[in-house]
Amino acid sequence: MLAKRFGTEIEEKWQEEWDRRGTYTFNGLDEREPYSIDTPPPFTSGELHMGHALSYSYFDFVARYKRMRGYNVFYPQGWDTQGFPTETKVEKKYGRLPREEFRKKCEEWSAQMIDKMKESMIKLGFSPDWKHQYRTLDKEYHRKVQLSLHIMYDKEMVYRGEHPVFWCYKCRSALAKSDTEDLERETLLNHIKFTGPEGEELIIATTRPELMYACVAVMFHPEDERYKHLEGKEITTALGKKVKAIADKDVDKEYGSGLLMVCTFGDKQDIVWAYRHKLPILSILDENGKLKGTGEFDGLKPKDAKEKIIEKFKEEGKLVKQEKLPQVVKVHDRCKTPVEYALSRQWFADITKHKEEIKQMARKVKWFPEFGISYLDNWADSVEWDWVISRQRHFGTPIPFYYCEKCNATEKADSLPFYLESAPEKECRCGGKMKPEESVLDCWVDSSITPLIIAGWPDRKGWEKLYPASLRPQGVEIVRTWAFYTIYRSGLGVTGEKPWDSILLNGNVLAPDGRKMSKSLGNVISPMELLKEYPADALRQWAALSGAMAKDRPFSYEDIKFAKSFLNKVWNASRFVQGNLEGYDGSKPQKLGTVDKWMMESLNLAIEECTDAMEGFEFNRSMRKLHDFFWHDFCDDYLEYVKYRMYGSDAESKKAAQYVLHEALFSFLKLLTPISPHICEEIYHELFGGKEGNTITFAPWPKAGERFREEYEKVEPMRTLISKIRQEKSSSQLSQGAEIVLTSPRIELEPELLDEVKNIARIKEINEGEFGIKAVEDKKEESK
RNA sequence: GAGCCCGUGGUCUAGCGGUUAUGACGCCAGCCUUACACGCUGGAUAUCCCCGGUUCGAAUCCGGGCGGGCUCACCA
Repeated sequence: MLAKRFGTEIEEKWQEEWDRRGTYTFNGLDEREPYSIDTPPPFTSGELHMGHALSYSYFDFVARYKRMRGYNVFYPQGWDTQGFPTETKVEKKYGRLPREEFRKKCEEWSAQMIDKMKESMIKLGFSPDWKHQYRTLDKEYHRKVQLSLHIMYDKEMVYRGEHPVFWCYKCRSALAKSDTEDLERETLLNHIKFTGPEGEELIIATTRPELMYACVAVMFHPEDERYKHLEGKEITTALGKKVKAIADKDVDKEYGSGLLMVCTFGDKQDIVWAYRHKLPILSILDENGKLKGTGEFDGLKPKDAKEKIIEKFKEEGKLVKQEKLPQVVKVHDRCKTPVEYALSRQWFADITKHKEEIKQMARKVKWFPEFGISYLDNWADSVEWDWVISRQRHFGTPIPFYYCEKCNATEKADSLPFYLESAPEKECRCGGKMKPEESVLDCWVDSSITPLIIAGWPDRKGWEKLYPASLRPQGVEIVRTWAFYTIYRSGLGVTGEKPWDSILLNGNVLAPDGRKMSKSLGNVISPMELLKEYPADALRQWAALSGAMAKDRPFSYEDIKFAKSFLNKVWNASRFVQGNLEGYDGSKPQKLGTVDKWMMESLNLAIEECTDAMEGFEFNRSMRKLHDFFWHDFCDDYLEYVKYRMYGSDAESKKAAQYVLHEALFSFLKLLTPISPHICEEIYHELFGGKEGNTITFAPWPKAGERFREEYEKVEPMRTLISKIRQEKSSSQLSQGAEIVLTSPRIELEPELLDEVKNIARIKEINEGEFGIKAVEDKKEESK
């Protein structure tokens, strides 16, 4: 017998059972069509947040659905381990350590975090293949990342070069834009006197006067009447240096004086201009971020130099005025130090050259929702520089190259995996010594080959059969990084073929107030906290309901409460069915009543709708249909309609009802299984002959059966009439079980259905007349 | 500023050319009907953001506003 209530103990029982049996282990290719899922490896922070709960539920729905559709589902779990956040945590705990020891601690820490997260994921009922896990810190993973870079190097896609990059002087590392965040602050806009070709006074506006030593040009808008005549002429800066005046449409006439100086580099726009107009690049910051080559201000930090140089200009009468200006500066998200642009020798990947090819390859992938591709297009269109793939950090994949300090030649490492500690010495053709690269790779370099990793590239036999992966599910906010870089590396760089057939985008979870969840706002909800009050199956239903594709949705307690009560409904209805299936042998009855056929047709419609929804990853649509079908048609109506037959003496009629109860509930459970597997598994084993070792999670997905369209429509007026009688009982303050005499105008129903009405609504007799009901008196007396 | 998404009862949501405009939560009334009071039966609540247009007919299509969200660029 089903227990009185459904809850966590039952869920845990099945989680352990699935694990014990290895239910979801991929046992290699077989006669079934494979379906592989390129699941996001979460960053190993140790905590599972609501975003994870939502997106991993999404992936799990797909995996479970596809299994039931008969695919050989390959659903491995990866872990993204390397990067700044881990280093920061470990550094905080152990302080600065020698390179190798530090890496070891990082590895230990990651392993602990993985254990924590895995435990949480199991509690949510996720069904990845725990036998096929990968971690980006593994030697094997390193080897493949490095190999993929060698391949790209041979195609001249990866190179060492000198380019402006984001630079954190505190951490002494190049940074990607994604490692930065914005800080609002107030600064001063300084108006400073320069000298024109005729010795006339020209005013430029700048927030970074200390960079004037790196000034390489003065610019104005081509249609600015004030300055038009300066084009190509020489201007003398306040420091006495001569630079050219250049017209450029990106200059804002209205801003400051309409005249500006270009320094290498004060901001991003300077870089654009420097490259556009092929200006010389002067570097006036040394490796510690202090000024050099200025003479008087050498060794000062920019901030101090700024004060000094302003003082100097003031004294010389070259400072015209200062205005307060609100400004947004980029700071390194880990240490909050303002980021500078610096010309630096780094490793790059040539994404600028391949923008169009990336966009083209993205078109070969099916996007869910379709508009998702626009995120990638927009990003590709805005890419201006190559991707800096090197980081001056420790916990990352080593860059498998050598370079010559003398002539800057580069060469691949001879054997992989390559580690600095064990790198053999090499000599350069120029006679110089080759240095093994000390930097490590950006984490996106690691994660942009996951489709290759899971396929088993390059050594596992038959890896080509698992590439492209069937599906890449991921968050919409990392289209510009993860999806973009994966197409570029796995697709263009290594295989020349798209990395996946389809991509499914999910949005983010907001706090119930509609704002982002953040620790500082104190509005964070944790899935593990929710699990104390709600079953995992309810949390998963919440995910299905929230998952309007690629759309952010606030977390909703209403949804999860509703999900919980729905589970309760499913449970109790199943208990009722279980009680009434006693003595039923499972065989098909001689004939079905019209009401039975109505139920079967309603089931057909639910199967069709859910199948269609699941095929398009519209889990909320499927879930909604399951609510409608089960709660209203099956429980509220069919169960009630059938009760008198269950308690009655007509054995044939009872058997027909039993058959329909059995079929409808079983099919419904299968439709619900991908979303809420635990409850379905338990009921399956209790009611539907689930034997030891069986699982509903591999049951074939239901198909619509014999159609009863005509009966379905015939029953509608009957349902309306019953609803009217129920209403009448309600407003007469009668219990629904009360026996009545019905007065009604002529009722247009077939005798069979009219009989049903009489039995269902407990009507003793029907008189013709104005619509009304009367309780059968003595019944009331009896109950008193 | 640019691109994308969105604006439907108090709240959230479905619908995307003709519906008495879906459902959930909440609210109100009645009902302990042998699965479920975490329930059942009903009820009230909507100028479908605004203004134009297309159409016999628009929440639904088009144009323009206004408002919100996300991503990007934010300026010397």
